[in-house]
Amino acid sequence: MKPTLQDVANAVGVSRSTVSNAYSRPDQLSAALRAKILDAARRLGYPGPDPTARSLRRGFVGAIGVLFTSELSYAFTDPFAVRFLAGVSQVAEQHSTSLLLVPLPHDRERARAAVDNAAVDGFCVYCVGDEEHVLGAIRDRGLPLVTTAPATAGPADRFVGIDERAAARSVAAHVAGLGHRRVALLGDTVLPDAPPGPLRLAAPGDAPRPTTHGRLSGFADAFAAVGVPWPAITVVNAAGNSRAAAAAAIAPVLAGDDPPTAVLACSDVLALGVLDAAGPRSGLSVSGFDDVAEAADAGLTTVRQPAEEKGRLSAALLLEPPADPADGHVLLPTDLVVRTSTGPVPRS
Amino acid sequence: MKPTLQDVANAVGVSRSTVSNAYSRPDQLSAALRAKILDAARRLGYPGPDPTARSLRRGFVGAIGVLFTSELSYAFTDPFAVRFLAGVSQVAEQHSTSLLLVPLPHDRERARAAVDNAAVDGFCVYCVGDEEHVLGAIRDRGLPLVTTAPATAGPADRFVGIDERAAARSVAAHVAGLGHRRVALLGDTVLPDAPPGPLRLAAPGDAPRPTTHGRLSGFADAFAAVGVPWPAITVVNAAGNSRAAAAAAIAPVLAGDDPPTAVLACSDVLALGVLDAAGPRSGLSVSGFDDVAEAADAGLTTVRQPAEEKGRLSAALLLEPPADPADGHVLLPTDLVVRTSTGPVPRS
DNA sequence: ATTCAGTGCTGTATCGATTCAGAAGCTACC
DNA sequence: GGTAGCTTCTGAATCGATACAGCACTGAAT
Repeated sequence: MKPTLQDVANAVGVSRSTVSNAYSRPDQLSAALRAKILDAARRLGYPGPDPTARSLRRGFVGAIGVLFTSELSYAFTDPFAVRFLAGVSQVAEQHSTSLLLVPLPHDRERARAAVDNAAVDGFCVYCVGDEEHVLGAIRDRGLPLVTTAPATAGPADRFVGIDERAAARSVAAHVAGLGHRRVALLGDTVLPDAPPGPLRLAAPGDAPRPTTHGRLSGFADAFAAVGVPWPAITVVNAAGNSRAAAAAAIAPVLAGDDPPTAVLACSDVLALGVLDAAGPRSGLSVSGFDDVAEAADAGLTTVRQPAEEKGRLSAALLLEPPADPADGHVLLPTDLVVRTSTGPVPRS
Repeated sequence: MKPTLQDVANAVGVSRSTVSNAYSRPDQLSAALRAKILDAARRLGYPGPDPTARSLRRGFVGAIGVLFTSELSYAFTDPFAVRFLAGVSQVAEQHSTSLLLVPLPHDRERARAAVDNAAVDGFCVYCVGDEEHVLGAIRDRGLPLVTTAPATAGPADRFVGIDERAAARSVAAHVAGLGHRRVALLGDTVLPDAPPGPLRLAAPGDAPRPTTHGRLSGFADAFAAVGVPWPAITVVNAAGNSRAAAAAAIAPVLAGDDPPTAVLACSDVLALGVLDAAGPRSGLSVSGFDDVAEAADAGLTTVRQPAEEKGRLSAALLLEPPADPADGHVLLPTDLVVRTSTGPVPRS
């Protein structure tokens, strides 16, 4: 087998501790002896202190876990998630801390096992869908935790996010202000296992995903304010957060009789899919959410939330815990970005 | 302190082994006893077997390291890298294996330390620039290794990539076939620390980065074949793989007298930057490399290489080592994709 | 000559689990 | 009744390092 620290110690004729010091605390021994030890180590083919053993003894790992409550590839597929990760990685890099991306099986038991097996000093959870059991598993391990979904943040958890409802209200108010009254709201997996297309949702709050919940509620608020009651609004479900899924979901609605004059989507990606389906110059007003890079190119009206900043803060909250726990909950600002994809109701 | 497995064992009055079995090998004890143990564990607040200790004892970790030989945020900034990661994550997910993204300090000594400290079962190295010392550190640890840069792959290493030179030759031949003779080649960090803008490069092979090296060589091949010698070609250096850096680097060249009629970039991102700088309908022919999503929208002529497949194969080579070591080196196919960004030389 | 501080190194305890050979108890069958 | 064969559980050894108290020695100050 591979030589261990002990073998090197034997070869040189010193104690294990000294060899350990040669690697980790060079100031604790003479330069000459250190050179001799490193030399012997090289000769023996000693690969250096084992990181696992070192972590065990030291009591910390030097890595934080990043969890996406969905397929791991979501993290690299969704443009907003990618920028979030970019932010996380910047701060991690400053702290010489690694990022452990843990794939989360759908099966609850296996998901818990995945959390339990992750060798990390804390978790950063990017909330996509239903994550309560994941958060529970993390809390059970007693590890520090930062989430991006407000409703789910426990008292000891740190949190960074936006006021989803108010942000959604701001775009919706803009659209309502343009005169739209026949509107559709488009979300990803509004209800679990719901088929793509229009959906019956008794109240916006019935959507289990916290972000969807918040955004639909905000949309509803703004339309209620101009006299459009919830039941008069069409809710459309997309089977996934992708342009294709959005286009497929919205197509029947646009083709139906009495189609909406505006579609408010819960994400830019979905909104872009609506534009794909509607075609340019259709007169349909479309709004998105997040303000990803593609939104600007497409002239999409949307709500900007600071993606990288969200990631940076998440990591910072984990790696530089605030002295005052009250500072552990951060609400980021959002901005309504009006572009060309929304306009007045066509006369026709 | 937190209770350990031993504490649970004491509480229930069984041996440590039995508690361990309750967690990891449920078939080794009666259901009744197992329930009793898990119950006691819950009561005591035992967080479950410590992943670090478990890894130490078991001898493996259940994670693979992913290294970018540049800032970690590059991984999330460059669209090609993102898709590569998406591929890696898909296969990792199938194997219930986590991904450890390790930030690599520029300082060589600290970079080695970062590699040495990573608790992983193997490494996947996405080669951006100079990585020889990083690969050396990994080999010294005796861990399996997959790289994406051919020149640097040691005999025992696995490798997945493309024939950079032949791929580059194919776009360049296309551009040459359109009649272009006054051309510029644009690369990111062609020489370390070189300023942005035109550059003196004695031979394509003098570029230290292996991919740049390969691509410039391929470009040179194709132009040599139509009688344009290397010294007649302008090589331009961009300070970073971004649109902005590319635009800044190419601007003086386009503004100079005797500007090129075509620019061949070493990546799509750079090519898009050239288009930004040149403006639409400039008559300038521009080609890219990789075929990222944005390339299609911009009508960019480019060489497609299968990004996700590259990632998937990298991970697969690590997680399902081929029986025959000869299968450890994979060369992926590339395709010339001709779009509207290249055309005949304008008369003027 | 004696104390003191400082350097350089050693030994032992410890981190928290897994592994595996084997003991104990229990059923079953000839 | 004895032995074989299970299932269930135990104990000791082990994984590979780090932390810390303490010992021996050196050189300077008292």
